[in-house]
Amino acid sequence: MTSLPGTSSRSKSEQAYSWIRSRIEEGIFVPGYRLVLGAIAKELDISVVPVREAIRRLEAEGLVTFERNVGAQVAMLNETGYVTTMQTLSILEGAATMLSAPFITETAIAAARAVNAEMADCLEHFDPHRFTELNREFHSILFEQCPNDNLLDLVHRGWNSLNMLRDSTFSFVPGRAHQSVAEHEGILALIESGADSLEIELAARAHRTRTLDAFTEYQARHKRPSPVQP
Amino acid sequence: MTSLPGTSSRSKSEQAYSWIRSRIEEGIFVPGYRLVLGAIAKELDISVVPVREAIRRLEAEGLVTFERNVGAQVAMLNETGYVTTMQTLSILEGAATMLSAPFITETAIAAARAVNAEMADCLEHFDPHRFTELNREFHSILFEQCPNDNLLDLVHRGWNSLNMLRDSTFSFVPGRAHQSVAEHEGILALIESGADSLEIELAARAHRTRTLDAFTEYQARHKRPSPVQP
DNA sequence: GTATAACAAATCATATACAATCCAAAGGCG
DNA sequence: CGCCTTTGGATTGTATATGATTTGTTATAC
Repeated sequence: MTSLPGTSSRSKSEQAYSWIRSRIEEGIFVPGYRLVLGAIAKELDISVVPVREAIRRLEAEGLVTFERNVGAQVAMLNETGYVTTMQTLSILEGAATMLSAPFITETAIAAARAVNAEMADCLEHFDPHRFTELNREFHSILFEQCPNDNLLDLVHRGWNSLNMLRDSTFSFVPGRAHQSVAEHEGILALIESGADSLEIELAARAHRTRTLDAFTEYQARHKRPSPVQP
Repeated sequence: MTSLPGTSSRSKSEQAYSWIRSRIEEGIFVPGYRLVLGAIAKELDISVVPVREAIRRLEAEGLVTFERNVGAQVAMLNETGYVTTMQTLSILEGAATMLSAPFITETAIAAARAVNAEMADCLEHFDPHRFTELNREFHSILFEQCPNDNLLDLVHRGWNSLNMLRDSTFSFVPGRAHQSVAEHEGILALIESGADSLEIELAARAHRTRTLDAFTEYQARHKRPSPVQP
């Protein structure tokens, strides 16, 4: 045995992949940040080939963009990208919530309520970062039981894209966060009451759509370049 | 100039990517087919590195599966995979049709009708392959105007996955194809009449859902292992 | 006859080396 | 002074070579 068994269990390309990915998710590599193969390889003390492979995988997932002979950079969302992603997410999340609804237990609803309460707290103490985190957790609880893994995967992918815009609810539309918390309660109530599946779907969809509408409206009122990068 | 300008414009990894992909789409590489790096590299007269990269990209798109130190093979859909993909597609296509509807011109509708008529012909002459092709074309016409590129991309991705099961409508559920043609006409009529967007969405969704239901029912009636690979 | 262990072949994984390409800044020319 | 060309440096793209892992096979013991 030349190396520890635990060490060789993860391939180097896997290592590079998760290293880059976590840096992007933690906001250390901000959108537009240039990913230089050689530099990353040297940092991780591996060769460029697995790094390159990792980056191509991240590209396929939409987290980075890649240009031939030029290199890779962390993906940026422009305004239309933001709008389309949000729209797609509204559709996907609506469906995912609808499909999960029959399987959501009372315990899960209680947990979701607790999370939502903590979100309300975040509004008091103004903690946008934690708020976004909890928001994700809230919807995770709702989707957990979705029997369609394929759909869930697409939702997560969409979240990753939006992750580029950290704490978006707070930064873009003042006041929207309060509505959001209220709408969460509405969705929970619908599920609890065993509402029609279409009704649940449309409510969940509208929740996301309204954030988007609020953003668009806010954009229009303050006629200035988009806060998201062009 | 050492090489022709057109030759070097496409990278070798790109070349490998489209080569493998087209083989999969044409059904030459059937689901389960093992993709051996060295063999493909020798066939294309390039080294294994770009081939490897191409395969990882295809993996990220869901067309092939990959296992460390074992290799890659063309992705297979099991029964649950088929069901979830169809379900997801029903949602995505429903939304895409709904979003496109306001932008669909009379010319486009006429074109779609022509395609649908040819589909009916295919039923007479029993040409499943062409039927599937036309089906894709029909829906492409409907989606063409969808303002949400992100959503369209997901639809195409779903189609690619289902491509694993060629001519599925015909092979699985006898008689379903006839219904399908009729439903197409129904969707066109709805769009033409300027129906409510939700109505259009649900109709388009149901079109896909019914194929799935027909499949499930057919499965249940003929109690035998799934025709899709396990 | 079956099961286990050692071995051999095939294949994947990655390091290294070099070629191809792009970008930017410096220099020449109108 | 501004625009075009050139050139150097940096970075990506790919080939080759070698190490690591898996899989299949054969021989031997029970």
